[in-house]
Amino acid sequence: MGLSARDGGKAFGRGEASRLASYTSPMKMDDSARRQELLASAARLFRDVGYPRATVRDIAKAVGMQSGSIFYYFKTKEDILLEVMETAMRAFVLAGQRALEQAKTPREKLRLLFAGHLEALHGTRDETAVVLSEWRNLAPKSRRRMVKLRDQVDSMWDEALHEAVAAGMVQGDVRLLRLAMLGSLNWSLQWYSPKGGLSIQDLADRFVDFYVDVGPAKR
Amino acid sequence: MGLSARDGGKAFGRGEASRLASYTSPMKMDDSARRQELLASAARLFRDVGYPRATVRDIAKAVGMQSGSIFYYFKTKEDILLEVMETAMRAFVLAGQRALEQAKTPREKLRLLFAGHLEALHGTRDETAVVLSEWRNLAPKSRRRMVKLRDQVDSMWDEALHEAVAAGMVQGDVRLLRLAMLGSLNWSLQWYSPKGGLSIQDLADRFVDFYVDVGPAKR
Amino acid sequence: MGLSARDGGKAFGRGEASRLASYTSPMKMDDSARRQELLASAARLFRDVGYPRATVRDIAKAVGMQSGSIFYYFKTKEDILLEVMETAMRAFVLAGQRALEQAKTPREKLRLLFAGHLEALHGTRDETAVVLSEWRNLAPKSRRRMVKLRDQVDSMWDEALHEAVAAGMVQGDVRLLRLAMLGSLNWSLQWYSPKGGLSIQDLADRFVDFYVDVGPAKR
Amino acid sequence: MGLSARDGGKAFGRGEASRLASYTSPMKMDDSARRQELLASAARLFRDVGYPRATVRDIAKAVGMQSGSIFYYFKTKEDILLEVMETAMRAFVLAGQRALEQAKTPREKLRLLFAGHLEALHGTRDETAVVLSEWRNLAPKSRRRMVKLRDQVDSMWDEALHEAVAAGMVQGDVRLLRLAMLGSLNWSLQWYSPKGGLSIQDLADRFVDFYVDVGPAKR
DNA sequence: TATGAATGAGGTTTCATTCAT
DNA sequence: GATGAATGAAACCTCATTCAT
Repeated sequence: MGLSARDGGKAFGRGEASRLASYTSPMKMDDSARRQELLASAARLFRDVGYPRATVRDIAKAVGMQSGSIFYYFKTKEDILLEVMETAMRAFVLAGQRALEQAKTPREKLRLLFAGHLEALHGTRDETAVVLSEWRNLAPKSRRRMVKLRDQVDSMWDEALHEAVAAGMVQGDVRLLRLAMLGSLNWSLQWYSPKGGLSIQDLADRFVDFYVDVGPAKR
Repeated sequence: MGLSARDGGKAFGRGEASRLASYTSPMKMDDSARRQELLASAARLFRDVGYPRATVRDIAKAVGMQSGSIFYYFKTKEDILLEVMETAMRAFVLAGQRALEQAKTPREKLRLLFAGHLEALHGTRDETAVVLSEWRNLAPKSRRRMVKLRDQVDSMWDEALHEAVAAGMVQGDVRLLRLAMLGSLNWSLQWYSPKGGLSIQDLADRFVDFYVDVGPAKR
Repeated sequence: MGLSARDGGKAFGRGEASRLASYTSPMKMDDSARRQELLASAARLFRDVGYPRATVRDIAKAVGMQSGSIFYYFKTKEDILLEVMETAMRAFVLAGQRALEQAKTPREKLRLLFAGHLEALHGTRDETAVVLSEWRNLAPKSRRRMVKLRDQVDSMWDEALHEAVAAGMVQGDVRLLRLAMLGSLNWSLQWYSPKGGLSIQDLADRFVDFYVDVGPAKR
Repeated sequence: MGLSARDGGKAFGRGEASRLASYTSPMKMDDSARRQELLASAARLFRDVGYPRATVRDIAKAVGMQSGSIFYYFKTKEDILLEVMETAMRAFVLAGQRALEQAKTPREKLRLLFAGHLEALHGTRDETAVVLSEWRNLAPKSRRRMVKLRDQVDSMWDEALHEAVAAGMVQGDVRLLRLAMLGSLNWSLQWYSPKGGLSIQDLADRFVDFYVDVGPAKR
């Protein structure tokens, strides 16, 4: 019959253009105030009702936008989630790095790791809560990106725990120790409220004490 | 057990189901094989992809039904979730009761509580995993029902922990101890696999050791 | 309809069920009256305004349905297009087969091929018009299915044209002849109307005469 | 040329553009380089994916513009289509005029008409392909403008065909002859590629031969 | 001249739920 | 007990278009 098709589906352009990040100040939009607002709005909603039930409309409405406008800033709802979670994970990485830098003794390292993690979790940003609960809603590709960041956090903990074991402060498998500790900390998301009269620092101390034998000096 | 909820639950409930077997025509459909199949199917799906993304169609399909037929057994998708979670919570209650009954010493009590909780979590049933992650998707009314069951679990833990503290095995606030411990245990859902070469019993032992000073007897 | 099948999608389940086309009468729905109505409605709209501008809502409304209901019958808008086009292509195949069977002489074959093609094109069904104009909107995979059907049509024409050339009725490259002829016929879609006083049969005769030297007998 | 329209054109026009260069500030923007670039970009896109699927954004991107900027040059997406199609139609008119001027004999006229039409269709410009496929997407008012141009083309063909009939080279109704011929030629869009080893000139010759009886001496 | 930001209408698709049979 | 058909609300996303700058 003679119908062919010289169109080759989706991809159009031959010349295409891929034009010049140099025109506009590079990434001008990537940290525009509006974009940040949207991310914050999304983080809060994701935290409060979960990613699947947080609608694009709601996210937009919270910053006074129409739902369609969101897609000027993000390609996909899932992209927003990924970005929120990356932000959160980087906050954890940062908290870890700071803890390791500032601490002098193995015990101090643990204490600061505990406190830093809790602060990230219960601070002003909502992202960190999201990172714990929405993992499942990431596409495999996004998940892989997150895993790398998570591994960074883990290895900082392992480093500190190795020292603690060497110092005789704790005993047992480092990995299991980390898993137990982070479980305790992360679970605080389910119950901790600063209004309860227990400060983050106090909580960190109490939790550390559960794991670390109180040394002779303190006994 | 320590699940709270800072979640601002939207609008939910419609009619609110008549829940208990005893209300409706007794023993007619409430534990029919089909119904149990559906609950199991739902539990698995809820665990694997989460409640919001588990569709009624999928739940039905897994037992060879049409989606419409589900509503012969359940008034609402949320009713299914509630029932799954109640089942799970009762499993935790049961595990706790058994532990307290069988154990002789305070240390044994803790060990059995740890092991029982982990077994419930990683056993053959999928419900227990659901109870930890889908709290948010319960309507307020359902949530209240769950809270009561959770409180039962909590009080068993507290009982055991009081004894442990009295025995000098652990020190610190009982509530915080429980929260830390359950956090460690629940978090295992994120990483534990029986294929890893570590048995549930072993894991329980290791975790207990993290919290309980190895006593003189064992030293 | 049973489940089984070509669903490809995400796929959760482990056990899955893959249940028995034998329960329900196989393909019961595949030619339900409603489904056929939808296909007819789609064909008409595709023909009238083109696939991209024919909305699912419009297709549904034309048979008194809501847009969502369409997806009970078809997985995708594109699936509808594919099915419409396959129907059309099969009509062309059928027309060709009939022509070749009924005709005695080479000249008769051409005449019947012309007439059959034109009848398919301008008959009561709208599908055949669609097949000529919406090729571009098929996904590559669907396109491949169509190509096979198209090739069947082409080879019937080539068969007839070979004979015609052998008989000295026409001369030239068979493929180019086919392409020229089908071009003439297909283009009639742009201008032919039965109300114009020219019957399909007449038109076929005139067109054949353009291509075939009037034989000695007729001279 | 023979494009009609049984298409029931829905609602379209809004304000209806002021089209011709002479209306607006003369020679200011109407043939600016940018404008021409945009038209070329649009033509290519319209040809490759069709008018409805060619987005304003894509058209703009191909020339390194933002989508909003297009509306400085054109009032409406449909205006772009109209202009592209007018350009194309004028190319066909021009091809026809040239053919009639240069040819000496009736046969030569046909040959040049065929070749000119094919050249326009498969030359470097993408517009001519668009004119054949996007008729349906023109608003009624625009369509009327196009019809006039098309009629010019048609009458040139009719003129040549009258002579050909008078010369005994072809026989039959002039209008039907034109429709058959243009069908053959236009359909080449579906299958012809210059890479196939057949030049445009050759193709024109072959096609003419299909319609014109080769006289004994080639007389 | 052109951009960057946003709109708002509308597109396809999903899904819990209903109900006659 | 269960199905098949359908609903209707709402989800994500697209896109021509506007407009202040």
